[in-house]
Amino acid sequence: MRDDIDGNSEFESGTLGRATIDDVARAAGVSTATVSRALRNHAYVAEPTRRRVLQAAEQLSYVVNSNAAALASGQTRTVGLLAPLLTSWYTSEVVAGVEEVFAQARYDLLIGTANPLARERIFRGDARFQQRIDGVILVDVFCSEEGASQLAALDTPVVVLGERLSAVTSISVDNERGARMAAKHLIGLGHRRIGLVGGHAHLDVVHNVPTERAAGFKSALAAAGLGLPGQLVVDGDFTIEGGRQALHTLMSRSKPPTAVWLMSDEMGFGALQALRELNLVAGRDVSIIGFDDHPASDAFGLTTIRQPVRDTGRLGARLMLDQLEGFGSVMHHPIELTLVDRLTCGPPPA
Amino acid sequence: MRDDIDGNSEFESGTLGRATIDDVARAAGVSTATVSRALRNHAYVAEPTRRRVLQAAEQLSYVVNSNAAALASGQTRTVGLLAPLLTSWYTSEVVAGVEEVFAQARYDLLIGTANPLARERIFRGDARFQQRIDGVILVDVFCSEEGASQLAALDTPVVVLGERLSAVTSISVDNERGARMAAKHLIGLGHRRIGLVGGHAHLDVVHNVPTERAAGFKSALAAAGLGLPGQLVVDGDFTIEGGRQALHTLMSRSKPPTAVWLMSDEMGFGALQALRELNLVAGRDVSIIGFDDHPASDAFGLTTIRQPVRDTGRLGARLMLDQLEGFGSVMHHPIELTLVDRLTCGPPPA
DNA sequence: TTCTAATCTGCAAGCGCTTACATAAGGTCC
DNA sequence: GGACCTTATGTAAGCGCTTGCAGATTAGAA
Repeated sequence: MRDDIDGNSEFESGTLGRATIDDVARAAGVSTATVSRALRNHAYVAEPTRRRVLQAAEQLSYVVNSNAAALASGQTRTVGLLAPLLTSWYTSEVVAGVEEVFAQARYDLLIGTANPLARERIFRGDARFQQRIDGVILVDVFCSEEGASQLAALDTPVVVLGERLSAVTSISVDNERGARMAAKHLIGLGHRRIGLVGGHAHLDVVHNVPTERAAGFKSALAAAGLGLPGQLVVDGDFTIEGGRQALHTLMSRSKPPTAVWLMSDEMGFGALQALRELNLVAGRDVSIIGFDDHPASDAFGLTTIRQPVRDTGRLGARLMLDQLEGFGSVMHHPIELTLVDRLTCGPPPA
Repeated sequence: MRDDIDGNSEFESGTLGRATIDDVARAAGVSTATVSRALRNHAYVAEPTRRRVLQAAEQLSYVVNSNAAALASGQTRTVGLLAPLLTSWYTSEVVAGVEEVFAQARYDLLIGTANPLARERIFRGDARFQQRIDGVILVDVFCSEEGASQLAALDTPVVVLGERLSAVTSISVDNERGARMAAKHLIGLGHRRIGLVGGHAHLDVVHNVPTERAAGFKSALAAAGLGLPGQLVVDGDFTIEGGRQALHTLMSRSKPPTAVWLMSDEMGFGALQALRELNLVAGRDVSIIGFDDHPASDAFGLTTIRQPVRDTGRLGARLMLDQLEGFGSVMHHPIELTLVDRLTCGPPPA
């Protein structure tokens, strides 16, 4: 019927001649209204009629024109996803999870970079954006409660990943808890001088992450009677290179740490690199622990706190779907963290 | 004028009351046609009129409803991007490059996973997809010339990344050349028993990549009078774990290689892991070279063949824009490869 | 039988924009 | 002064769909 090879299709296999709802209506001998209803499983369409319509649509390879549908109904079946850094491992993993769920639900994903400008516009209810999407998922876009209530006022379904918010649906890891897990692991191994490599939010997003993690870390150290001297905390910028430099800095202190927690595995990779450069071995001379469980961490034996990113994406998508379908209440959903012990942590050198 | 805080906006800061083209027309004292033209920089709009329109639009925070525009004009200002694996480092890097260019040109990106089914549908000119986008970028979706001519027949602009095609615009690396670079590097270092870790295309995409690379590698070895015994080639599946296992296999051969090229850095990471497990040191006992220049490769000293992925994405986006704007001819664009020598290659052990 | 409610279906009015086509108002040129 | 071109604007017909409303049919209840 529409074999591209012999081109013997109903209408030219080209582009125009696409069947419209009118064609289907004519073929099925009903009105366009009925076709529309039948195709969208509206109630009040008699079963035989529905079948006839479906068959006609099938026959003509009819596909609804989503622009027309969106214009008429105000619904786009598309949700936007905004992230500051499309290219990070974390983001793409989230996107994959979201995509997976949406593909099944026949929703499309419109992706955008959340530079500060775009972010500002979303928060203000940018019309261009709003009219193209039915909802928006914010990944690692720093909102804060203030931003969240602006978002909530938009009446567009929103899901925020990476922050605990009360005004909109949000999903996040318990950063303080993760930090405590890391600290306790090192303390349990006998370390007393422990360094911390964080990062302030260079992207003007995820402000909360480093702050929360640092707080949790400090509190766990304090609980064990340990301090965190300023000497032992360095900014690693959440990049590999930043982690490397941070470790060089730490190791050049008069009293260097015997263990270091880096707030991301990527910084952890840099740390391992630095150790190698210093002819030190991780897990023996200095213990290193990261955060994330990056795909490459296993290969390099990096001990870390794992967060299930793909699952987070999936959950985010489902929560969005729930909102889109009317049920789904605003709440925060925590994501579980687990410690993955590998090769880079050991007792402090004697 | 539209301060969300005091809510003293022209129309309710809510949702509906969005200004339409009629509002702008009324405010500017012209017809909607003129507004439309003025806003899209159509010729034949007098300068004072244009200014008046622009100002009215600004004042009302008017933003065109893209669904209506798309319906009326048949153009969506959205391009689709399909990739089999959204989550790979490579893909997200490409996406970032594409997004960067499109954002500037005010095009949107609709992202989809290219599972075999979706792929099939695209190739057949799936209407649902077509009507939502003005063009499509295929990343690592295996087309072959046959698929490419189907695509070309669609009359939708297409750019294919990762394959050299003649029927549509394509961008790719010269895989054979890259393979030869890797081989020559190892040969130059004095290696005579060189292993190869490839991967067959588990994703039913990028079939061409492993094939071309293997061919180039073999030819370079042959040119140096070396063979590539079946013993020394193993499938690594393009994953970290696959690389790890592949290296274990190779090293357990009766005459193990003194150097190995892995067709991706991720497999290279697995190889480094395996070597560590065997208490061998990369670059001294066994030389390892990868392909890609993964962001983490530098940290682990992995010698590799670099391909500029971000640039590839940017170029792809520009070529798409060219086609969308009417100029731009079908051709293949090669991407340059460079060898990045780090720590994992050295002369064979004495 | 008659009335009411529950189902089904069609009519037609948009949704907000783009764009032929028509009209109008100068210029230019002979 | 008229013919003709160029520039500027308006008119109005859609684009392909959704949906409120109304009419028609049928089933049940009274």
